[in-house]
Amino acid sequence: MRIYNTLTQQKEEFKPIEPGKVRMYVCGMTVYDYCHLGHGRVLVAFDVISRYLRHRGYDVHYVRNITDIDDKILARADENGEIYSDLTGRMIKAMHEDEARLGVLSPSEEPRATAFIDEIIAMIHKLIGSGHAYAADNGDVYFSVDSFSDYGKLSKKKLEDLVAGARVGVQEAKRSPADFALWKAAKPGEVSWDSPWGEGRPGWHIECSAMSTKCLGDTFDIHGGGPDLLFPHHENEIAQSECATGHKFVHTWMHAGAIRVNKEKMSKSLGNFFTIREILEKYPAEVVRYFLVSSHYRSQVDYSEDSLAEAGRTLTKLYHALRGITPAKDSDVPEGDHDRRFAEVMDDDFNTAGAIAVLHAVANDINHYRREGNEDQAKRSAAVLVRLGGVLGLLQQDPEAFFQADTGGELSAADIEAMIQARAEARKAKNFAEGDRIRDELLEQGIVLDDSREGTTWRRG
RNA sequence: GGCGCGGUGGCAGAGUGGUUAUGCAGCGGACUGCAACUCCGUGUACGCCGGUUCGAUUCCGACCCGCGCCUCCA
Repeated sequence: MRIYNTLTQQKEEFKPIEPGKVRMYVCGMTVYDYCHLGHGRVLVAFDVISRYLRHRGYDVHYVRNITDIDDKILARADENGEIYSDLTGRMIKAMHEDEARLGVLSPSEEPRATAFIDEIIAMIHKLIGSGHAYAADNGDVYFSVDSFSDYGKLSKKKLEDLVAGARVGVQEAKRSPADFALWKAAKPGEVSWDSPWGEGRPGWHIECSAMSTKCLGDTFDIHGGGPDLLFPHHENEIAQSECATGHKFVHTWMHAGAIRVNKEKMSKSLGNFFTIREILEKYPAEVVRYFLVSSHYRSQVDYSEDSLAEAGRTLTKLYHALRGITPAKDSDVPEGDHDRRFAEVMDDDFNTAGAIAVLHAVANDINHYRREGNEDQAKRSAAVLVRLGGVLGLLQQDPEAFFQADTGGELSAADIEAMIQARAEARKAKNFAEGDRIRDELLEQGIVLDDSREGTTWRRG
């Protein structure tokens, strides 16, 4: 299996540190607002990655943290006039709802920064002791980037450039403009924790170093996150962790691609972001997931109404293949060519676009077999489709549930069934005009009818 | 300015030194009372210029264009 490593800028043969086991850490959310589609992309990308690693037989220990203390959280809580922990509690709950709807499985562990203050302080203490960090006069503690000769190895940045490019008005207390805070002194009235350097709270970067080291050890296999975390966050994590432990921090660095909206990066600073829950009001969750999975995790994707609509049509087609048949028992269907092809493309840096092409090939088989009246083979292929779809977190619903999911239309399922019944009677009496009228009426409500030998089924289009 | 990524058919999106991506949309046909679904068939492609090669969309170099990071951001 080959994985693209941001650190070496190439695909590398993946060799876990401990055979059969994968230790993976992904930077999660800072919980001061609802998750947006960019978060969704990271969530889904690493969900697929962990699912596939498990499918490949690895014992995956997947840690994804929650940053539940930071400047933005305090600012927002202040704005809302609430205690910061009430805000983070609400947002964590919302995040878990969004994840569940997108079919993202829970990570093995979900550490929160505020529960790791002791470990954070211990790590900072160690860094000061070894001369990699210093307590400044203002109560902050900074990491000294000059003390780490490898600084910049992930982002390929040169320290001189960073220092030269630093904004004017940098913190006076810093020895070098590129130094970053490990511990921030508390401002009056702010929530804080006691430390050897006075009351304060951890900086953002040190949290991840402390949590990942505590949960996964000094060195682990995969560290992932969003594209904009590469610098400075991940660069800083490397500096902190490698200086604190004396060991290599991470073998493989993985970064997801950015989501764009109208040719612009979707970001909080641009204010052009869509929250996951906003999008889920308009599209079924699995369609959103299909959209995200249908392009490679490292590529940039454009969010648009059209692309979601297309994803919906395509997923509908796949579910049509599964409609009305009971898949064979998974264990009765040994791995075949499609399984092998699927593994081949996924082994190549998780090529989900290629994997979806395999799904379509399997769906094609099912439709062929059904046309030939070969129910048995159709059921076996259906088992393969559900099996492979499951690795991508797709096609796990009952097809009727997918087709008939209530999207807030005016008609209930019972109303629709009644109209279909009326139409069937009209058609039986050769009153096609009336039958078509009913069909058109349903179509106006977004209900599409599919006739087959066995009768008429419907879906919300 | 520094560092990095990318330019594939109407659109989305994989991949490859010589041979089918796949999907959506379109077109023709089969099925259907008519449709939908499904099936069969079908067209349009690799930014530009050089180089390497028997042969390059695929490798190398220049160029043009787009994008990301360099500042809180997934």
